[in-house]
Amino acid sequence: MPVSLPLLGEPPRERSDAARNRESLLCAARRMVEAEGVEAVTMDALAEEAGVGKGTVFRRFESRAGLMAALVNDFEIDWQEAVLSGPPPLGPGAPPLDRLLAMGRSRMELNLTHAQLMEAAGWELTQGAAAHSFIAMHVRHLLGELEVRGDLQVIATVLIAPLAPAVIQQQVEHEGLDLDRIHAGWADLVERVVNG
Amino acid sequence: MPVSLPLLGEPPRERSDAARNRESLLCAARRMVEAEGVEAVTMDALAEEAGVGKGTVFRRFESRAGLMAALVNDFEIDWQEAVLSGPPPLGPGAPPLDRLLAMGRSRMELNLTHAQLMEAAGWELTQGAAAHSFIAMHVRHLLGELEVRGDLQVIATVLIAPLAPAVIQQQVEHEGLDLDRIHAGWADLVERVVNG
DNA sequence: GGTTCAAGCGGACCGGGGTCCGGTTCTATT
DNA sequence: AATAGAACCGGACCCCGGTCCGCTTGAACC
Repeated sequence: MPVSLPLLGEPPRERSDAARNRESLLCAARRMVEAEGVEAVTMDALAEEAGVGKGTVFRRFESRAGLMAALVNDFEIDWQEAVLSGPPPLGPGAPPLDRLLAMGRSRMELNLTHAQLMEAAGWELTQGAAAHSFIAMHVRHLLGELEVRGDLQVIATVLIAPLAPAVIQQQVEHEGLDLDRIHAGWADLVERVVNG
Repeated sequence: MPVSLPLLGEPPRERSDAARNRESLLCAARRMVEAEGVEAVTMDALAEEAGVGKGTVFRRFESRAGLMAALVNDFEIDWQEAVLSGPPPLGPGAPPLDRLLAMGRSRMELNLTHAQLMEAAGWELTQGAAAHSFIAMHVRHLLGELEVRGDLQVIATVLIAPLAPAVIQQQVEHEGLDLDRIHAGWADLVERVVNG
C-alpha cells in the first residue's frame, strides 16, 4: 500500500529520458525552423532529426500544433515578462496610454515575426486563448487606469483583434502597408477611445 | 484553320458534363454539411456521394478550401447584395452611422453562423482578401460620409478585425458573451471613433 | 454522320498527420 | 539488489488531402 497519496498540485515528475527527448526535439525543431522554415518541420523529419521515434514526438507534444505552440511559448514568455517587469514604456513606470501604445507596437512586431509559427500552432483557437487572456487582462487594466467607461471586456477584445498575426500579415504583405502606418492607425483609434 | 479566334474576355465555356458535375458536387456538399457538419465533408466521401471520381472534385475546386469557399460564396453574394441594394438600415437609405452599425451586426451574425465553413475555407488568407476588400471599401465609404479624419484604410481594417469569425466565436463559445453585448461594445467603439 | 482533339474523368498513388501496441527502461519499494 | 509496474519508446499502420496519367467523352467542324 502506498505511503503517500500523490499530491494534487504535484504532477508525477517527468522521467529523465523523457525530459532529454523533449529538449532534443525542441532543439531539432528550432534548428529546422531556422534553416528551412516552418513548413519543412514534418513530424517524421523532426523525429529523425532528433533521433527518436515518431510516436515519441506525439507523446510529448500531442500534435503538430502543440509542438509549434511549445516553440511559440518561449517568445510568449519573454514578451509577457517584458510587459510585466521590463523597462518602460512597455513595462511598468510609463503613463498608461504610453504603455498601451507600446504594447500594441510590440505585439504587432512579435505577431508579424512569428506569424507562420503562430498559424501552425493554431493560434486563433487553442493557445490563442491563453495568450489572449493575458493581453486582454493587461489592456483592461490599462483602460481602467485611463478611466475609460464602458464594457471593458469587450472593448479590450476589440482593440486587440487588429493585432492578430493574420491581420497584420495581410496588411503588410498584400496591401503593402508598413508597421509604422498600421500602428499609427491603431494608435489613432486607441486615442479616440481613451479621449472619447 | 479556325474561323474565329477565341475572344480574350470569353473563357472557353464549361462543358455540359463538367457543369453537371459541379452542381452535383455542390449539392452533395451542402447536403453533407447540413447533415453531418463541415468536418464530415471528406474529399473521398464527397466524390462518392456525388457519384464522381476524386480527381474531378479537385479539378472543379482546386482544394478542400476552394470547395468550402464556393459554399461560402453563396452566402457572401446574398450579403453583399443586401448591403448594396437591400432595405435599410443595412442597405442604402439610412444615415451612415446606422448603416455602419447594422453592417457590423449583420456581419457578426453571418460570421458566427458560418464560422466553421469559413475556417475550412481558409478565410483569413485567400478568399478572405476578396470579402475583406468589399467590406473595407464599404466601411471607408461610410467613414467618409461621416467625415471621419485620419488614415481611413487602416481605420477601416481595424474596425473590421473584431468581426472576424474566430474572434466572434471565441467570445461567444469560450467567454460566454452574447451577440448583443459584443455588438454593443463594438458599436461603442465605432461611435467614439466617429464622434472623436 | 464522321473525324478530331481538347477537355474532362477517375482511381491508383504519394506524403504527412495521427494512432496503437508490443517491447524496453526508469523508479519506487522492499 | 531484486521486483514490479508504470511510463516511455518506436515504427508499422490508418486516414485524408492532393497529384498523375491513361482512358473516355463532348462539341465543333467538315
